Amino acid sequence: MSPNTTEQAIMEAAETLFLEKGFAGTSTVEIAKKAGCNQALVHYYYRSKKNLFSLVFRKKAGTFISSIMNINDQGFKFEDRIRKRVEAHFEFIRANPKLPVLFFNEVATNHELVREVFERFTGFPLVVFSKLQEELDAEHTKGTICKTTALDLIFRVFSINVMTFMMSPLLQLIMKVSDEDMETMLEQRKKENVETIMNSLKP
Amino acid sequence: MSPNTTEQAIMEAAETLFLEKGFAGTSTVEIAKKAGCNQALVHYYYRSKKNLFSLVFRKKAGTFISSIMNINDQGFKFEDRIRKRVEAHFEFIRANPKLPVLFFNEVATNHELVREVFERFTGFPLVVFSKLQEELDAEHTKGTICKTTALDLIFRVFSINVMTFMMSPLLQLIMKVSDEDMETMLEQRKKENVETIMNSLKP
DNA sequence: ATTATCTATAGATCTATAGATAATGC
DNA sequence: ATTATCTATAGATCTATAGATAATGC
Repeated sequence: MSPNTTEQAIMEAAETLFLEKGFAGTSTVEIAKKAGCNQALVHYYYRSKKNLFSLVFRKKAGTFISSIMNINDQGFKFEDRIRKRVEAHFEFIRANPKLPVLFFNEVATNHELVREVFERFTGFPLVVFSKLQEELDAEHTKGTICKTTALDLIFRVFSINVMTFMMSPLLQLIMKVSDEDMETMLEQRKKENVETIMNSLKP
Repeated sequence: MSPNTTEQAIMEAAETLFLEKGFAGTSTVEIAKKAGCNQALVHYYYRSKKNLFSLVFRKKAGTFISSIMNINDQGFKFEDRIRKRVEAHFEFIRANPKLPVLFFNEVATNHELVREVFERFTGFPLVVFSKLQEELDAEHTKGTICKTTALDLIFRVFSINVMTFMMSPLLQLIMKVSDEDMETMLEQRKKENVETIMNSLKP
């Protein structure tokens, strides 16, 4: 966990701070302070604040993609494969709860960066995509699920899981839920989300 | 549309800019420029940038609440009342497509402001809330819908509509959809969202 | 020699206020 | 008189770079 080099320390500090306060809300002075080094080093290693941010964003995008790619669902039947994937997605967001807001911020304001990231990663998701579509078509032919496109299903899973975490600070605020109680609520919400998705696939 | 006073012009400029670039990304210099006045006037009328932002946020929260409160669904049967409300919510976000991201940003970072706004408006939503719960209970007793809590239903409607608009810039980017085509897609998505909600209520 | 780190600083903001001047209301 | 508007500026950032010094690799 603790970084070996100053370069890494800066990257980690940047990740934390950008996720917490966004691009405009974070200064290189702050990043350096958190990394325990001089502010000039931030530019020495990463040239500019913008470049550093873009690296952080790409890195997070990469983690996201691989968390979805590396799900071991070999040998499971269709229903369980879907369950496993929804759960993996849920767990990824649980581990990176502030990522969705940053992501949508960038989608709304920084088209260039988002386009670039998507072009860079486009090869991988397309495989996931068409593989999923094949599975859905096969199951639909068997009559076990309704007709669905992969895009729609992914959209639904993404929506429900992401929304769970974007709303949870608000729920905590309104209902004054403690952090521990929130954990058990999330655990339950995870099951509910899986069930909602499975229900939406019924013939 | 065009503001009568400088005070209003500043408020409107602030709304646009805060929604576009967030609190940290917007400067009072920019706001003044857009409002066509001197930067000192921003502070003359609104004291501080933070205070102005908080007024903008509250104003938007108010518009949101009243867009939900002022739905004329008297004399319609249950199913149509729900449809009307989901559509009204959809249309509100269509008119304020950048609000959700700002909202979640604040939820994630500015707990104080969000708490304050919620305490201020808490009376209204509670009425909406318990009225909806009564309707749901009555329909469930009649056997026309499944058992649901008002919170869950509101959560679902909010999620699906908000997500539609937060994702649409991304869809546009990936699929290279033109602005006109996006309009027709949204029109269709609106119907789909309504149907998804209605389906989720089936017994 | 090369790489990492620091100090110092230029130059560009940005927020907020003080104080002068112009416009308006009585 | 009061209110609205402007100019000017203090004081605090902030990004990025130049140039000095320390640490490391050969």
